[in-house]
Amino acid sequence: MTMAKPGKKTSKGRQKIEICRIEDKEKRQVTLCKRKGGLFKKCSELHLLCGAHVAVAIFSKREEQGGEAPPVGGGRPSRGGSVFAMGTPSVDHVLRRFRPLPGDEFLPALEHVDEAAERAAAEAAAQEIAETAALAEAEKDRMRDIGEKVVRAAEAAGKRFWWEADVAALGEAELPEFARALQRVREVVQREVGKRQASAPPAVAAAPWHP
Amino acid sequence: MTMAKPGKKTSKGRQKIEICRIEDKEKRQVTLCKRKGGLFKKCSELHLLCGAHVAVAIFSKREEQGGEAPPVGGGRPSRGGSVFAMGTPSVDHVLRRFRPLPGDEFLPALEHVDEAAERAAAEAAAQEIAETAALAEAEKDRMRDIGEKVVRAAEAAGKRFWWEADVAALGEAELPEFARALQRVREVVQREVGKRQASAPPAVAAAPWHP
DNA sequence: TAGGCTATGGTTAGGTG
DNA sequence: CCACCTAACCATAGCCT
Repeated sequence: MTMAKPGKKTSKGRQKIEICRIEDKEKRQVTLCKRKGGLFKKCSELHLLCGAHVAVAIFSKREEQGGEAPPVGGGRPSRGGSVFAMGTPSVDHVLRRFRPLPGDEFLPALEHVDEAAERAAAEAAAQEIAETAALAEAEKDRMRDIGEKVVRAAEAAGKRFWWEADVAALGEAELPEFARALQRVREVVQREVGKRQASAPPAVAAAPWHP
Repeated sequence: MTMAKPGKKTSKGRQKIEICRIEDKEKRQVTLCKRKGGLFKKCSELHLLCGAHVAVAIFSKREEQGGEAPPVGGGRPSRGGSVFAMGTPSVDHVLRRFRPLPGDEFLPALEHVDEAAERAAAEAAAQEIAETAALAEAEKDRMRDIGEKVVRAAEAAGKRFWWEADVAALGEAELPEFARALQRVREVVQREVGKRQASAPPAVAAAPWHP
C-alpha cells in the first residue's frame, strides 16, 4: 500500500507529538534538521524585527550504537556529533548555504556590532551573504590577532557567566576545533560589555528594560 | 464581556507582518519579549526531542537616544542593553513549571551530561523535578540565602523565570555570591569535559551530518 | 506595564519523489 | 539527504483588561 488511491491525498498533515525524546534515531535526526532550520529562522527574524543580537549554538551528540555504553566513567569520547551555530546579522543564511566552519561565520557577523552596520545588514541581507563569504577568508588573519588578545582578556576577566561556561565546556568537549570559534563569541560578549562598563566591576550589563 | 457580541469578537487575530525592523519602540519591545519566550521554548523542545544541547543568547541593544555612546575609556557605564540566555539540559523545562532555586537547579542537570543520564532525564522530566526538589531541600540552608536574593532581584526586575532572573541579577545587582555558585557549575562541567577529553582524538570537522 | 484573549500566519510531522 | 506537499498544530500580532 505504498500507493494510495487517486482520490486520497498522500499526506496526513502535521500531527501532534509529545515533547519528549524521539526514540527512533532516523526520525530524531530529521526532526533536528528541520527544527534547526526553523530555529535559525526565528533567530534571524528576532534580529531583523527587534534589532537584537542573537547567537545560538546547537550541539548534536553522537549516539552510542550497540548496547548501553559506559557512561562518563568510561572515558572514551567516541567522537562527538556536530555543531551548528549562527550569529545575528543574516549569517544564518550563509551558514545554511555553505557550511565551512561555524566559527568563522560567527566572527564577521559579530563584528558588525554597531547599529549602522547592522541596519545595513538588515536591509541588504542578500548582499551581505556575498560579502561575508569574502570577509571570512580575509578576516582569518586579523582573527588570530584578536583571538589571543581576547583569550587573555577573557582569562583575566574570568568566565563568570553560566551560559558561557555551558557553551564553552560543551564545545571543548565535543569539538576542540570549535572551541576557538566559541571563544571568539565569548570575546565579543566581553568586548560589548567592556564598551559599556569599561571600569565597572564584573557582571554583564543586564539592566532589565526600563531606562 | 462588556462587548458580548455574538458575531464579532474583540480580537483581530494575528496579522501578517514584514520581517523588517519595527520602528515603534514600544511595539518592538513587546515583540522582543514575546518572541524571546517562544525562542527559548523552541530550544527547549529541540533539546527534549532530539537530545541536542542548545545554547542561545540574546543581546538587546540600547537605543541611541541623543549623542554617541561613550567610548571604551568612558568612566560611567551608562548601562547598555540586556542579555538573555538559556542552556539546554532540561532545566529550563523543569524550572518553567516550578521555580525553586535558580542556581542550584543547574548543577544536577549539568551532571547528566552523559547520554544515558540525559536520556533518563528526557524521559522522566517529572521525576527529575522531584529529584531536584529533594536536592534543593538538602542544600537549602546554603542556597536559600543566594536563591532568595536572586528571586528578589528578579522580581524587582520584573522577571518571572530563573533564566531571566539570573542574568538580570548578575548584571544589575552584581551578585558575587550567585556568580560564584554559577562558577561552581562551570567547574563541574569542565571536570566532566576533562574526563572525556583525556584520550580524545581531536577529530572533528565542520562536517554536516554524514559520518 | 503586564497578562489574557482570539484569529491567523507560520511551522512542521508525516509522507513522496 | 534535499525539495516539495498537505494539513494540523502552535506561536503570536493586535486588542483588550
